[in-house]
Amino acid sequence: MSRPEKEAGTEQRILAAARTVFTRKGMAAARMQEVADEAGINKALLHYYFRDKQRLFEGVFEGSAHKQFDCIWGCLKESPGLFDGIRSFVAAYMDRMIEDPMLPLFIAQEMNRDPEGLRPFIDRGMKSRQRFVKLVEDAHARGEIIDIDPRELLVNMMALCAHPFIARPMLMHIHGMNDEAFRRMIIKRRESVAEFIIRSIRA
Amino acid sequence: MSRPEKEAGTEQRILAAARTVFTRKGMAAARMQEVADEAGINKALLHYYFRDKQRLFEGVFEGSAHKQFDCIWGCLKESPGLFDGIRSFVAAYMDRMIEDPMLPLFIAQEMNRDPEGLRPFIDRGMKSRQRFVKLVEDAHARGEIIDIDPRELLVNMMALCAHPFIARPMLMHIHGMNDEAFRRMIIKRRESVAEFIIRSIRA
DNA sequence: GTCTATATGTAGATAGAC
DNA sequence: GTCTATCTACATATAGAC
Repeated sequence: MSRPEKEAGTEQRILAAARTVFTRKGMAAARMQEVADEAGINKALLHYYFRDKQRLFEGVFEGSAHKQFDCIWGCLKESPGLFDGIRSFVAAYMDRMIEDPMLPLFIAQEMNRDPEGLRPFIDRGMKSRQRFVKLVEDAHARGEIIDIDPRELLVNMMALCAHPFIARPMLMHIHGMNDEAFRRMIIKRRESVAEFIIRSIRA
Repeated sequence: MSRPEKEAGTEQRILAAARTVFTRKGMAAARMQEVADEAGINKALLHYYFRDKQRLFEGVFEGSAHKQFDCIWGCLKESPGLFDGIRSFVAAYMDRMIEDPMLPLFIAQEMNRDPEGLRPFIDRGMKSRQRFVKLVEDAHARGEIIDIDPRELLVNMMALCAHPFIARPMLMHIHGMNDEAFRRMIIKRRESVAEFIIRSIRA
């Protein structure tokens, strides 16, 4: 409040615009001019707030990584049982990604481009991972599920949730879907994927 | 044979080099200079063989798309039963991608960048898709599997196969794997994924 | 804090010698 | 067919006025 300038407002508008453009085109293909246009300001102002393209990108990526991983780890740790944990995981992931369909591909793409540099951004939530492992081990000890490597299960869960978004253009073409049909498929998967997983691990 | 020039040889070397570079960095971030270096020739020669970057890229993408989709559709159509079809699909996909780990992400990435323009390149194999649908319907009619949308099953299969490659840097970091550990994970999945799928659809 | 104008670097593409 | 040298375009980044 000691700063009556528009600083915060503009910075957030820039970040939002950059998030839109970077997420859609990827860091390499994104243009600073396009970000400026999207934010309704001048190109030079981007450099005033974020010194260069790299820093602007990192501002965007940090938020994107949080958005994806908080959602992933969040509901895993809050669940009493494994099956409900899986159900809420899938539902939460779908709900989150349906409003941001490019997010999974964006993160995969940029992580691939610069694994070293971006690793720090996905370091949070590692404790939740441990809790998931315990959830699986307990379920197995109680005889509820077959013997399966928790990491393998987690990969399968992420795969089944994320892949339709990552391969969206391909799937839409292969199966002849339009945007609305794609949306319906996701809505349906919101229920079916969890049951698909549970069927294959139930003892 | 009527052409004793090195034409064909050079063109193939360029294509191979371009495939390496484009697949690793993506069309947007790839540099013609890097392709030239990789091929051990001059930049200008790229333009002699492939007029511009776009055409060179298309030459690469066509081959990559074939490599991925021939493998996908190929073993689906040759299988007598659904379960064996699934097993050979997973095995073939893993075998193919372990020697070309960037392929799935590359294709997803570029399809996302230019869906309209690249659609033609993934048009083959659509008849095999129909055969897969029939395979599923027959298995259901014989009471071998539960009632499941063939398209949904296909998406799940592709997801479970492709995603580890697409999210490789992320997975390696989350689970603390090095290249060798990643490779072992894939080898393991070559068997486990098929059983994972079959367990969840078996009646 | 925001703009216009400009500098700087680099990538794609061409011209022309060999 | 392959090279060196060069042109052109454009994207990032800076300088400086307001």
